[in-house]
Amino acid sequence: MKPQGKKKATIYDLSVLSGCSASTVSAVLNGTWRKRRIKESTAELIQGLAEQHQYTANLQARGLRNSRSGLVGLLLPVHDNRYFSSMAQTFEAQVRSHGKCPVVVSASRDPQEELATVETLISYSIDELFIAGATDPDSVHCLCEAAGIRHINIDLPGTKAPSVISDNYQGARLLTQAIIKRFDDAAAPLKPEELFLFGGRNDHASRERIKGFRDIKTELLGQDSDACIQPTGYSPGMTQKAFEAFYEREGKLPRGLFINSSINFEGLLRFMAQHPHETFADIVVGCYDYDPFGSFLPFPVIMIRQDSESMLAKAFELIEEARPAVKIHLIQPELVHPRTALKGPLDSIRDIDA
Amino acid sequence: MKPQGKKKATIYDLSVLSGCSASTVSAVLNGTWRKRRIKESTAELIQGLAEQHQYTANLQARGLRNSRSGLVGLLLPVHDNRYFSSMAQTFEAQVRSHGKCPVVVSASRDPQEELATVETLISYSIDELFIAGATDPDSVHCLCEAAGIRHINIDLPGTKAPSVISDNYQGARLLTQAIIKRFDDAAAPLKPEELFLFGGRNDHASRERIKGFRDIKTELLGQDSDACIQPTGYSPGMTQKAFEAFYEREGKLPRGLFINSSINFEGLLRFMAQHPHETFADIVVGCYDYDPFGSFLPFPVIMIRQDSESMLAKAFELIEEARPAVKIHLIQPELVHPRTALKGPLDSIRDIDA
DNA sequence: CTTTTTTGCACAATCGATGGTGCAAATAAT
DNA sequence: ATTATTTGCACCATCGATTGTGCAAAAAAG
Repeated sequence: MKPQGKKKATIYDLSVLSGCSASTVSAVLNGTWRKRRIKESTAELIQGLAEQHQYTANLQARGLRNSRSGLVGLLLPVHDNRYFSSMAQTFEAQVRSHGKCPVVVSASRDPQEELATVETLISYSIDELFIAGATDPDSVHCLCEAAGIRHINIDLPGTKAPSVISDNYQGARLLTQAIIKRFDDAAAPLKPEELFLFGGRNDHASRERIKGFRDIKTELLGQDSDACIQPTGYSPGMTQKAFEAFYEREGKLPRGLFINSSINFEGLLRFMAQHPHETFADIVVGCYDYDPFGSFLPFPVIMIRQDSESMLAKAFELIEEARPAVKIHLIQPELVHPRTALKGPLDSIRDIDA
Repeated sequence: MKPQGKKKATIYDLSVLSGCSASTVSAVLNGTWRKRRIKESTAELIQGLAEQHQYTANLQARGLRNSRSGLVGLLLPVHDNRYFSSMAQTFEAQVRSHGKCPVVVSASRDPQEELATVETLISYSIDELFIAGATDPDSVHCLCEAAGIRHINIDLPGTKAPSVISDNYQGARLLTQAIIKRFDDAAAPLKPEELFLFGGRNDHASRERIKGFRDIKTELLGQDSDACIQPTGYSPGMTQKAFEAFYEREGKLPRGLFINSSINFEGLLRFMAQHPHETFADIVVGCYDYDPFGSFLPFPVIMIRQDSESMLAKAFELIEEARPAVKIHLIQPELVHPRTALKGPLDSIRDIDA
């Protein structure tokens, strides 16, 4: 009735109150009571008591007994970024709709941290794990494998578990092409040495994007050189430094910029904050990630929206298969033209107004 | 040695392997072995075996026994937003540094969902709960209270548990003042009916911000009317509609805009996508939330950065107190001038380059 | 060589829920 | 009325780790 006392009711409490055994109470409350041929009236009695006393099962005990917990994990590199936070949002909704409990954790793109975090999750007997953007998916796979936990890679592929990732090559081609096309009507045509790629590191996604970038660049501008690729890692600070260094050297920024991720784009923002507007009045930026605010900056920003909804949907589908093939599933990303405000997962949340 | 088999080693496995009892193994592995006067050599033996067999404790079992789990929860309204995702990032780091396991979940600003989510967390015996931006913190409090779980409100205050929130009134005054000041050198001075507030609902934060807005507006512009307050809830879609309606009516946007949150700001983006640039060439926007990309839009955007680091730090401090006073702690937010790229939690992540 | 003290560890109960097994009472079949 | 079924539920072991208690053997004291 009232939320009295300090401790939660257990099946033993209800057992005493109802005069039934604990196993009967358990069966009634977890829904297996018909199978166990419990009388309907006893079931009702117990359900009534459970409600009165605000019984909720101790999920640790249940998990211990079943060696399943009802928890489904999502391992992210970082939260603080629209791509991943929107993935988290979608993930939660999906997991909830399956009647499970979502757990989102980040591991800072640190292989050690990734393994430690996953070990912790395994120790809580999570049922399934979605591994997004892991630096070392295969090691994570081994942990999951050993613990018998279904898992799948997202965003960055592994070689030992099925992976669902963006078609980074295709996305990069689209993006590069769109950047170049922006200069069609320009006074001076874009020269190959005016189109640079900044950001990324030696991961699968960056490699594919670089490949797409270079292929299209060669195709359309006839030429491309190593100097135009500036990997800076996934760090705003490092990216800013790269821009500063370039500017120091050349006295200007490249007219065309392919930026590997919104995190790197933040490095450009930092650069911008240090320099007058003229420094980049006529640049065209392509960013491999979508951020609604980024899309409205004062110069043309073409973005790639990775379709994390589809990626997750595919991943959920695969993870339910008995023995999914260890292959890479490519999801097509979407080109987003400048000044575009796309809807996101928040739009499906109903909001009650004042 | 090799990550063989399917099942994880338990203390019973190690008990057999070492020839010691399970309780000895347990004591050695959880560090209480000195207190239990276990010989150093036995400890070493068992630790060696544990390492060889990759033992990790089953945290559900431990949690069941201790009725503590090592989990610390953060309840968010949504992930997909820089304010909350950056809070999640900071939270994780803090919790990890305390040797616990962070669990971040969102509840979509839905009171029902909030309660259900918290019940689930409680069923997993989380040790502490940080309640951020809950619509109904007091009901959540009751659940925690009944379960004996330490908890604290962040961002939106409750009346039954200590709360750490932004000084929304002061922040709104700062922001409103900064917006008005922007028009000091304008051709035509800003008139009271040209400064509007959009967004927010009937929650504590919105009310305080509205109060601050109106107070400063009256103070500096001599006048303020109810018509200048347009609460739209925390929804991009509703906010867009409000802008469209205004534009329909007035043929233009207000010159001065106070936008209640970055989520509402996205509503403005959607409006912008539908209208030519001239429609808002000379507006000044103040947004109560900081988003790095938002800060560089083509018109002046003044932002308020809520200091979630300090809020969390204070919250951690309070939650460790035995019986913290039920009061509201105000944290000062920071005014961010246009074209500013602040550092965030990601900057403390070390990044290994290609 | 006894008695006392210390050392080192094993035993068993416990946390809460689950599910296989068994058994009495109620009901049906003969 | 007797045997065969079915119904309804209780009993108990189990999941893995923790911890209070007790008791031998070893060491120290007498």
